[in-house]
Amino acid sequence: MTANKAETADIPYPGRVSQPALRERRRQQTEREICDAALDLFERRGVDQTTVDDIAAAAGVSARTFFRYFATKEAAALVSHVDLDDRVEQMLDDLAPGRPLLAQLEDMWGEILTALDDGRSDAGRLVLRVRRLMLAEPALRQAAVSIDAQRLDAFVARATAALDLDDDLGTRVTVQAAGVAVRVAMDRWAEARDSGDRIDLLATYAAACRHLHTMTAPGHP
Amino acid sequence: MTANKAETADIPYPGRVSQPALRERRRQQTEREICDAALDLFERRGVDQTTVDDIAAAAGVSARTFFRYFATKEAAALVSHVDLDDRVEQMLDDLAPGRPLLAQLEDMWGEILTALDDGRSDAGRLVLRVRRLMLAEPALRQAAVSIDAQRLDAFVARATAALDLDDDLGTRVTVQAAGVAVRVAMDRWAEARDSGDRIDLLATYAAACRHLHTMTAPGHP
DNA sequence: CGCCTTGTTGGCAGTCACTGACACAATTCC
DNA sequence: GGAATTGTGTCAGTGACTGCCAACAAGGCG
Repeated sequence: MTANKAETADIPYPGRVSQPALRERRRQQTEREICDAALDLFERRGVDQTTVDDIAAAAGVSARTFFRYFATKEAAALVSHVDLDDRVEQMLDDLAPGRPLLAQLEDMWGEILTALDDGRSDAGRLVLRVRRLMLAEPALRQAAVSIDAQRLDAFVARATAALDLDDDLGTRVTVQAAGVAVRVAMDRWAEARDSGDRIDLLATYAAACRHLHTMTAPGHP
Repeated sequence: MTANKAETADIPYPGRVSQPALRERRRQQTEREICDAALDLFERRGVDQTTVDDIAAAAGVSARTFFRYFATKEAAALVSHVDLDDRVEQMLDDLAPGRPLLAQLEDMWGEILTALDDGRSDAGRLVLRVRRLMLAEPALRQAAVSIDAQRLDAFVARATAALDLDDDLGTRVTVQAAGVAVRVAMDRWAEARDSGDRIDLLATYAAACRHLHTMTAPGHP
């Protein structure tokens, strides 16, 4: 006991520390509550009929606190798509210079979309809600597109560095093109679900990738 | 003389009418003045250090009038890239179902970029100014990306209709991918010019298109 | 030339997103 | 337990954007 105490006091043991994580847990909980409230209100009243005060009140915080968690109203609904970042990091670590970049990107996205389990997992349900909202709400769509672009730009920079290239033009084109396939697939998916069709996300993504490949084929209409 | 007078009074002759266009000319002039003022102030002070009141004052109108011309501060600097629309319309009219869509899109964009004359024409200079600003101003970049996305979506809808397709997934992918090549090329172009390099816009665009084609080639690193 | 309709403008008031500064309370450190 | 750190609420302020109304200019018409 005393030994443990001394140990934890010395070095913050990962998984063993329970006290210093209290703040962190509270923070995550608050973030989640704000996000839930925002999503809920956006769905019911629409984005422009929802004020930040509304969201903050529904989440039980002040408006000032809201802005300590999210920079804009829209960002609250577009909270990062969960463990996406982990997979991206891993992909950058595993980058193989010999293999086509596009193939590696498609594998990565394929795995990320697989984790959504066609909207059956918690993460998948959340993403589906958000993508549906985006169809009807230009403000959300605009914010999402912008965040997306920033993310892809950052990814390009890191991938170019990892591959040790002196010209990133090809990387930019490839990463953005792969991103197009994902975006188009998710859009189509959300649209179909919105009108009752139960199309499969992964199959749609595969179709989008196929189009990306065949569009550059020599004799293609 | 009297005959002419009667004629113009009867039917508004296109090209012959000079009076009723007075309002229209004033409107375009005001729009241009606002746009110039915005661009100038953005370049000198930065976007967030420029208020709508500043722009309006510099253009000689009230803030209220500013918003009758542009929905947002950023939109004033992103005024439509001139005769782009004409070329797009023409391309939609000439759409050949038998020829690869990507090739037709690349032709269209190639012509539009050619008209910019590598930044030597008036339109080219304007575009270069705006793209340079976008590099340093996230707010402008965000607005531009968003407008771009809307335009491409509209284009997809019209192209799909023109081609009489029942599935627009391929059209979406192809149009967006072609858009990626253009955006990447213009970004690179503006960046290079910003740091003193005089790279050629059209050559950069051609390189981007090449990457778009080779990235899907079988044995490509 | 007057008259009427219509489009354009400016001023004003109001809402709302977002920010900085400060005081206060909850955690964490020691 | 006390001190340093960190999260939160309140308040005041800026600035984007909108609706409303009155003034005014432009074009059509007798």
